Amino acid sequence: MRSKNFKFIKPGEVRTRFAPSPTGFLHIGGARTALFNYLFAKKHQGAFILRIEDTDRERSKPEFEKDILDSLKWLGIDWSEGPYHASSRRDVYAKYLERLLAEKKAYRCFCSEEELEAQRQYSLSQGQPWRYNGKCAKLAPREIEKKLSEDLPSIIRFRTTAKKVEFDDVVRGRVGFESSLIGDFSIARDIREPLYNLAVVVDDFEMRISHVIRAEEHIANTPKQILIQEALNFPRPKYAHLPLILGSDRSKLSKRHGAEAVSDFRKQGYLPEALVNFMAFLGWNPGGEREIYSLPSLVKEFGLERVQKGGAVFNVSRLDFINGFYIRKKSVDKLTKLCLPYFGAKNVSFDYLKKIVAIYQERLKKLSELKELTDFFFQDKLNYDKKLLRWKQMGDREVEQVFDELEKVLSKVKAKDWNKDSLTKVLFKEAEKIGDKGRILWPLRVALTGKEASAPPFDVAEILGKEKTFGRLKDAKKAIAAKNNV
RNA sequence: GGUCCCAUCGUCUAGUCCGGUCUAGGACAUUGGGUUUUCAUCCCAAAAACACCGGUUCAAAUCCGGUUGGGACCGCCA
Repeated sequence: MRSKNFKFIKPGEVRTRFAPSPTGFLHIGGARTALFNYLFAKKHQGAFILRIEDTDRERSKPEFEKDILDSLKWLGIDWSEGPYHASSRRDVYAKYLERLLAEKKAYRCFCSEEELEAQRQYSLSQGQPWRYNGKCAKLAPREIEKKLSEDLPSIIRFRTTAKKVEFDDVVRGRVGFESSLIGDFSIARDIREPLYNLAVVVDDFEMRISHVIRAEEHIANTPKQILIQEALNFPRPKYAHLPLILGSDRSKLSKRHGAEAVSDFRKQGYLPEALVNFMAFLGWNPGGEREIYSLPSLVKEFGLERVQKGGAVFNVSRLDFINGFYIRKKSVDKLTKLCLPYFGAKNVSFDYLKKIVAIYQERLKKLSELKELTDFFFQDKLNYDKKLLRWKQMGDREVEQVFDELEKVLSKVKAKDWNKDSLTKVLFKEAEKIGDKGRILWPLRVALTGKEASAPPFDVAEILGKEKTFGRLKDAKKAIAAKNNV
């Protein structure tokens, strides 16, 4: 175990934040970042702040913000402050921007985008790292005034001084960057149009963020943010860069790897507790062999010192396993409520659905599978595949006989005894007489469900009821007796 | 290409800080077997990894150096 120790953090000192930009749905990576921030804050009785980084007027969309908020709530990741909006804090950023400009720590840059793009391409072709060439850094105040009065478009750049920027990353240890390689980077489009790096630094300072916990993709932004902090005389928060969540090809998980929006997982019928449990173990683990953790128990165990350095591949089959586990743990009543949107059928009583859920509970990996698994309960006529009705090497005549036997045996079961226990008893007695149980059980199940895999036919027959069960037996017999169709 | 980061079973990982108890543990997935037909559950079992090369040491998955491999970033996005 690595020896970073947080037990000296006093309650109330920890303030973390999740600062998504509403330019897309909340994806798994973002949710995991939010989770770790939440966990860390709760663990240390601190505050977890939600801040919407909507400085980009064009790309930020209210529907994305709604998706982020809804998804977070659904997962149970509650924030103690916010959501704050960067867009409503333009005055604040302007104040600091003015200060930077006045102190000459930032300057107006009038270079056109085309000009910059050409430089970028050139640097790239030369194998050089792109950085601004500093053309406007030396502009005299008078020239700036003139260009400004002419309404020439400009942006604001940070004046980088050459030095080594180092910081201690909580998960990675000491990380260093040479600031001369960064160059004079942009911090605002205009005085009231801050860019990400400036807004983050100002907000983290004003919101007294103690720990910046974010994905590794931001590690290269950190020296820029530290430079701004130092220019503004802000204290430096602790940084923790989380390993990336990877797709199966080991590149950063993205849309092309399939579903990655939390809301998609929700639609597919994953349970929030399963997703949380699963995400927590992407890049972190509590050390023991226990793998099932609720949100509160995660809070108890969580620590940044056990965060992994390497990226973690997102493994759906593991998620499925965990989801199946949580599905099995649910009470039938609660599970049925959750399943309601997934049944195709309408006008069916809750109790009826509940019976179905009860026999399919242990077979479910995600709620969305329910519809296809149980559609035969809601259909009048089933389409039988003749091949499916035959058990092993049975011939059609034999199958027909089985249906006759079945009808004979089942007709003896009284309506009041039509339940899975007595059906099991009667059918097993009959099956044991024959020896090969599949000989009657298999055609029975196929007749009732039309499927090669299902819950036990006794359970199905009970739910279907005596009348429907006999109807299906007759239909199946007709199907097997039919001449054409293999 | 530059900068930065990373490296234990197919995957998530334990073990690495403080070298010996590691013939490397668990879980998912896979395969085989069992539990009243199928599927699933549950149980049992199997197969499966310290990237490589050097160094330090009595001893290295663990420390050091290098190599290789992988990834992230390189915007007037965040």
